[in-house]
Amino acid sequence: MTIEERRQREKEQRRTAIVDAAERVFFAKGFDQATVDEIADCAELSKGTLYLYFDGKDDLYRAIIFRALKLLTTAFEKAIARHETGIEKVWAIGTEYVNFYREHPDYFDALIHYHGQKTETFYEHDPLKVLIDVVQEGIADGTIRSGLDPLKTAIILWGQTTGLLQIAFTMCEAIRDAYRVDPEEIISYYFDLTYHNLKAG
Amino acid sequence: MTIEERRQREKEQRRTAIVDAAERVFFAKGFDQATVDEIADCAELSKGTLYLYFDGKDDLYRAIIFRALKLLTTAFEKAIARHETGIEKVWAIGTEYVNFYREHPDYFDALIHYHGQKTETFYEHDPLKVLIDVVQEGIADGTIRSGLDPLKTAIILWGQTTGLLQIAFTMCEAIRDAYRVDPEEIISYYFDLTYHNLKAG
DNA sequence: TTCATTTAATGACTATTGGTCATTAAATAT
DNA sequence: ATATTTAATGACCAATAGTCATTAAATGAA
Repeated sequence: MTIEERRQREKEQRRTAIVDAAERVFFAKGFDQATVDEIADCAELSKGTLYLYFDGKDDLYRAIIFRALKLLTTAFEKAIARHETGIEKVWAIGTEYVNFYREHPDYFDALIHYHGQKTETFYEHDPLKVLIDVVQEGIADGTIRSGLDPLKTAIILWGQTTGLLQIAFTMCEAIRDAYRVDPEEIISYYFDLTYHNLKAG
Repeated sequence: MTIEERRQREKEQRRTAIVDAAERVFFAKGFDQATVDEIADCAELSKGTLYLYFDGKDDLYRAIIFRALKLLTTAFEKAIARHETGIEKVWAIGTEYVNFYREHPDYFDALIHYHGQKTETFYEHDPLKVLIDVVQEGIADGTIRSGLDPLKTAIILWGQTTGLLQIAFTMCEAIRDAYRVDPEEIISYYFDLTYHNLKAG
């Protein structure tokens, strides 16, 4: 049984090494310009081997998305653990989302640019789930306006924040040039607006 | 001079016919699965001719994005013309955005999935410009909270609304399945929340 | 140790396709 | 009628995603 276990472990390591290589190539060149051959070279494996571990180029990218979601979800969980009230936790998630872009811009862009099949979802690590719990907590502890529907509110917060960060970060220079506004300022303005719209009292 | 004019006109028509064909193929198959050869067949032209009118596959897609932006901007302009106050016009733009998805889901998806070069912008038809003007108008006529920064507010509205519609529409079934909420309800809930956050008094 | 069997890895090969360009056809001017 | 300019063609090339028959390595049995 030890042999079988070791084999499984080695398979997992090889898989991880392939995703590492895919990340380097995809992040350096973008999805279209990256080639499977280059990823194979980078992993010091033949192309055929890559196809033993993954279904193809798309599947390699999906593995990166999975990593990104896991990292983001974990970051959210750590961030909320540092706070007491529901609304503080919601704020912490927002801050952490911005922070995630700063520390992992490639993962952020990958998430933004990824459009999987309509039916496809990554339930295992879902940042939205964390947010839903926290909004519910805030309504329960009275720090978020009662009367708000927690589920709808959380989904709205998630969608709108993602949308704003997307245009703020991907069109950063364009916004500065065209409208003479600092995207950073827009984001903190948004946080204030939203905070006051959520908080109780 | 008449001959030259006619030639120009015919060039324009051919260009339009090519974009029509590109639209049919891209919308039926998606960007990756669509082939330039098929678009050429669909336009009843040789592939070489397509490359006389466009720089390549990306450029064909960009032409569709241009159309989509033009259509959306025009729809916004028509929508605001039917209302008097600033806040009503903001609401009208929101409604029109949803309506745009219903009437032209393919254009909506194309806009959502399109990620051009960082520097690239389509100034000619910019829906955000319309929104900025209208927010300014609402602050001037007192129907939108004074004290709001019109430019930042408009950019925030644009980004967050786009983000919410994106997840609401592209993850429609997933949201319904996972959370048992109707995306339509979420959107109208969002509109109400945002309206009350904007309106004066 | 030796040989058979299972498992893992390879890279030459194929099919597809984005893009090019020398050639042909058509329109226009002389 | 002929020359010249403009438009269109499709055979061709290069790049590359994905396959598969072959080889190599690891494991187990004798």
